[in-house]
Formats: sequence, C-alpha cells, structure tokens
Amino acid sequence: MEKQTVTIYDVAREAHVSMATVSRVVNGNNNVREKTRNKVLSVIQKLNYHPNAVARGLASKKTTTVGVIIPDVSNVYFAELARGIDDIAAMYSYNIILANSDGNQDKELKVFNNLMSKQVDGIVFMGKDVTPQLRTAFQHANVPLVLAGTISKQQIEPSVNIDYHGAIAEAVTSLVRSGCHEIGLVCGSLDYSINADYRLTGFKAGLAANQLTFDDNYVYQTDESYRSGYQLAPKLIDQGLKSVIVSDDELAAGILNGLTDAGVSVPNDFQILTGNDTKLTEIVRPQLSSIVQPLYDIGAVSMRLLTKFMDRDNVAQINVVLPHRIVNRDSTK
Amino acid sequence: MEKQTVTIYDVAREAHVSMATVSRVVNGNNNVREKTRNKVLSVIQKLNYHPNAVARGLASKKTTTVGVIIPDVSNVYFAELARGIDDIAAMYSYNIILANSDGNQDKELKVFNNLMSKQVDGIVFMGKDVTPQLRTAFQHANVPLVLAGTISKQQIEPSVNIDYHGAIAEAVTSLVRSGCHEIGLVCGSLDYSINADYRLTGFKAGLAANQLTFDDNYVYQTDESYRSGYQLAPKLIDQGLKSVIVSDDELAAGILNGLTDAGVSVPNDFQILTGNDTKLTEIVRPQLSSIVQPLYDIGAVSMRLLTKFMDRDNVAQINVVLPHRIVNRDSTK
DNA sequence: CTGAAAGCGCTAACAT
DNA sequence: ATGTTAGCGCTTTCAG
Repeated sequence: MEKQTVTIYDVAREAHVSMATVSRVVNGNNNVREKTRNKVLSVIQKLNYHPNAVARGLASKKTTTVGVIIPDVSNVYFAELARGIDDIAAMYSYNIILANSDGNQDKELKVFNNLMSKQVDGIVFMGKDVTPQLRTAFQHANVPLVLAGTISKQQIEPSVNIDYHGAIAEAVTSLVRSGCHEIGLVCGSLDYSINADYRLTGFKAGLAANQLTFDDNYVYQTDESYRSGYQLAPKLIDQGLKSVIVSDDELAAGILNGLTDAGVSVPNDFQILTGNDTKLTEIVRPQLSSIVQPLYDIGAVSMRLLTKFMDRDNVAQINVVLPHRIVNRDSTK
Repeated sequence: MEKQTVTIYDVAREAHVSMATVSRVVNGNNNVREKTRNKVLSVIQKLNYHPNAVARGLASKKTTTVGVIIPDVSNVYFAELARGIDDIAAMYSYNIILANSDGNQDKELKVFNNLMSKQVDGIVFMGKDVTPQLRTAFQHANVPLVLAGTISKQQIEPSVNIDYHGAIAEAVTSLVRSGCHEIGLVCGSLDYSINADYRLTGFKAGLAANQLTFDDNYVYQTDESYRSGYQLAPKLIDQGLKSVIVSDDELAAGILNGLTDAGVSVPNDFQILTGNDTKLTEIVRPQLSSIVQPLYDIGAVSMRLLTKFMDRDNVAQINVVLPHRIVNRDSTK
C-alpha cells in the first residue's frame, strides 16, 4: 500500500476552508483570523501535511535552492568556503545543490546549465578563473551569481575575496624583514588571472617596494598539489632560493616536507610563507607561517551577498574584499 | 525586458507537433519518427529550449536529486566521502543537495524533513549514529536511504562501511607484533554505536587474541578534534601507555604533535595507529600509520547502491563492507 | 507514431 | 478575512 501524499487540498477540505487560506497560514500571511489559523494548523498536524516544495517552486518560480559550483569538495580550502556558504544558506532557508567541477571549464559549463534547468534561485561559483565562455553563460542566465574566493580580472561578476595582490606584497616585505632577499613565488598556472594579475603583480610590487629585482626564474607554476610541492622542493634549493611564498597550503606542506626530507632546515635554511591558512598550517611541523584569510567568512559573505541579490536588495559594493593579515608561525624567522 | 522562458509548448507550436511529441524526443522515447524527431530537435536548438526540471519533477514525481546529510563538509574524512557520492551521482545524472548537520540530532531531523519536502529521490546519510527518532523518520519516508561510513547497531538501513571491529582488532595485533603491550584506544563517545559496539569490542577482541587484559582506563572518549588530541597527549604518557589506536586522523595528528612537543619520540617511545587514512596521514611528520579505508569508494558505492534502490533494482546485500588494511608508516615500529 | 487532455500540488491575482 | 480560479511547465494515460 503506497503512502498517499496529503496535499493542501486535503487540508482545506478537512478544515472547511479554501486552499488559499491554507496556503496563507503555511506561508505566514497575516490575513488570516486567529481562529481560522488555529483550525488549519491543527488539521495540518493531524494529517501530517508537508508542503511540496516542487509544486511550490513551479507555482511561485522560486525554489529556495541555490547552486554551488566547486572545483573539489575534498580540497580543504574549498571545503571551508563551502561550509560557510551552507551555513548562511540554511540561515536564510535555502538549500544548496553542490556540484564538483574539477575546475575544468567543460564541467563548469555543464553543471551550470544543469543547475539552471533545476531552476536554482542563484549561484555561488568557485573556480580558478571565469573563462569568456563561462561569462557568457553567466550573463545569459537570469539569476544572480557571486564568485567566492575566485577572481576574474574584469571584476564584472559580484565577488568576495581578499586582496591577493596586497597580501603577497606584504608577504614579500615580511620575508625581507626577516633578512631574506632570495624569495620565490610558487603558485598555480599563470593562465589564471588570480595568479598572473594579482599574485605575480603583488610579488613584483613587494619586491620593488623593498628594492629587490624581479627574476623570472623565481616564479614556479604548479598544479597546487602536495605531491608537486614535494617534488619541487629540491629544485628550489638548487636555484639558490632562501624562501618561497606559496599560494596553496597543500602545496606548501609538500614543499615543507620535501625540504625537510632533503635535510634542509625550515626556517633556518629556508623559509616558507603559505597563502590560505587552512587547518593544515597548524598540523604540519614546523607550523606554516601564512597569509591569514577568513575562509569560512568568504563563503558566508558570498552567500549573504547572494541572498541580497535574490531579494533585490540594494548592494553598495558588489566586489567585497575581506581583511587578511600575515601570521608568523614556525616556517619563517 | 525580462527574458521570456521558452516552454515545451512553444517548441510544439513552432514544430507543428504536440507537446507530447516534444516530450518524447526530449526524453529519448523511441516512438518518434526520425523525421519528426529531427524537426523537433532543430526547433529546440533554434529556440534554445531547456526543459524545466521543476515542472518535470512535479509531473513525474521524480526530481533526479538526492539529499546528502553530512556532519561537516570541512571535515576531511566526510569531504572525501562526499566527493565519491557526488561523482557517482553525476554519473547517473543526479544532483545532490548537501546539508550540514554537525552530527546533531535536531539538525539531522530538520534537514531530513526539509530534504523530504524538496522531494528528493533518495538520501545518503552520514553521521555518528542513527538515533531512534531519526530511524522513525527514515522509516516514515517513502524514499530509499543509505548510510555512508555510518554504523547503526541494528543494521536496519542499507549501508556501506568497512569492518571497524576487525580493523581495530588487527590494529591491536599489529601493535603487539611491534613489541608493544600497553595499548590504548582513543575514539569518540561510547554513546555512539560505532564506538561502543564496533571499535571497543574490536579492541577487546584484539587484546584477547593476544593474551592481553583489557583495562577500562586505557580507553579515551573525545570529540575527535585536533585540539582534543593535542591536549590528551600528556595524559597518555602519564598513564603508562606505549601506544594508542585512534579513530580519527585529525585527533591522531593532535596526539602526535602534542607528544612531539612534549618531547616524546614517536614511534620510538610511543606509537600511534590512526583510523581513517585521510591525506593528513602523509602530511604530518612522522607520517601516521593507519587503518586504510577506501574513503572515496565508500561514498561512491553508497551512491551506487542508492541508485539501485531508486531504480527498484534487486540488491543482494544491503549492508556492504568494503576492504581495509593496515599500513605501517612512521608512527609505528 | 502522434495528439488530446487531465492532472502533479501549489501560488497568486482577483473577487467578495 | 476568505474563496475562486487560473495557471506554473511538464508527463502520462488514453485514443486513434
């Protein structure tokens, strides 16, 4: 015997009111007499009625769910953003449909379209960059979107980030203050705007501010994985470097361990300053000095911003920059 | 000018066929003449028609989305399961609505009901345990559910796990083989079945198999966080223990670092064997020996199992046990 | 192989 | 304050 779903109509009949009235009490509309409301409420309870969100979505054209595109949930950095996103989403009674993209444009496009067909009310996008194709898709969509922890050079889409340029420049200065002049930058591909237009320029600016000359050989493009870092470690010393600024914590952990295993003492012989301040920084030994980013908040603020767009609220600044700072733990002097 | 949504009706009119026919071609129904199909297809392209999944869900009573209840996405262990779940979901054209519960029953219940109202086609549940209240809710639901990396004593719900009991027993033997006889167990609350009925009993069985006597003082209940591990470390040595088996990797990392910072040499003076084999085990130094679990696969197989239930396929074994093994890295002798 | 028509369960004018 | 009535966009019998 299949369980018969109880609908708003059943409640209406049983409570001797119209569907509209039931709908009103369910949706907290005040235009219902106290007595009527109570009667309806009791019938709802008695019948164990639960509104069907799909029907509601079709009728109202709002699904109270937002799409979240993420490169990889199992990546600590993105996972922390995701947690911030979901918490605020829940706070505003939204659900999130999470879709992994591997930071790969084809998948990003595919899941984006899929999310649109599911009629999500908004999108939070995390990725390496916003490709022109993706931008076109975003613009043709009629729902708001915000980039979380994701840079696009043009700053067309609303976004929440930290000042990557400034942070890296400060990182350089911090290293210089510790007496180090041979500083390298290790990050992801320079094909991505965040690396080419923010991190690299910040690196150069930091060098210049400290009267240091920039050397192309001191910047390394990697895939930001632990393994890549581990393998890169020996090359760093061969190159005569005395320190590196690293974009990603897993990558930095790989460099750290690679160095340590090669007999190089961190921070005495080599310093490392990493970029995300995930929980990894405190778990490795020595603990990693880091650019501190409010990861959870980046996610949370992104979602909050999205709710404003979905509510058609005014928003003064669509490109939010959250504060950062540098914390010196044990991988720097 | 608001963008006008193009509906199946528009396509039908433009292609001079009925909505039913359009529906057929969109859904790959074979009862359509080649020529008709092509005509419809070209109109779909021309009008840039995208089926509305919400309307489809209402009419067909299938949403092709599944709910995923997770304690915390930013926890490495669960995040890896989640990745496995989403990959297989995507493979079978499902989306996942991810909901964090903090492993807290009230939230679990709340998000579960919320997910049901969204008419998900199935649920993957991750948690500490299945409380009676939760079980009741599960049973009143009319969609399939599977537990991923989650034990409930009664084994009523379909699930995929490893043999926690056996794994811990083997861990004991492994430690004994290395010459250690003072072995402790550090895990989450014994209020949870997985700890009380699987890990603890496995621990006792392992002890017995090695002619060792069980001592209540050697089992520690914690909240499985890095910090708790770090704080617990000194007590472990005071207690005269020479090794511990730990349920969670972050917890184990805390113990490891706490010990190291207290001047205790791992593995020489103290051995640690952890339980989840997340990427943390290779990042800490010394690297953590571990019970190896196929985390991604636990998620993937859970989702695959769920698809079978949703398709009403026969499934021979509803409680799947995936293989595990012990790997000795550098925190054991 | 194709079409007509009846809903799916709910919201949202519009009346009253 | 409450009821009536159209849909929302699609699937699904049921005919033919």
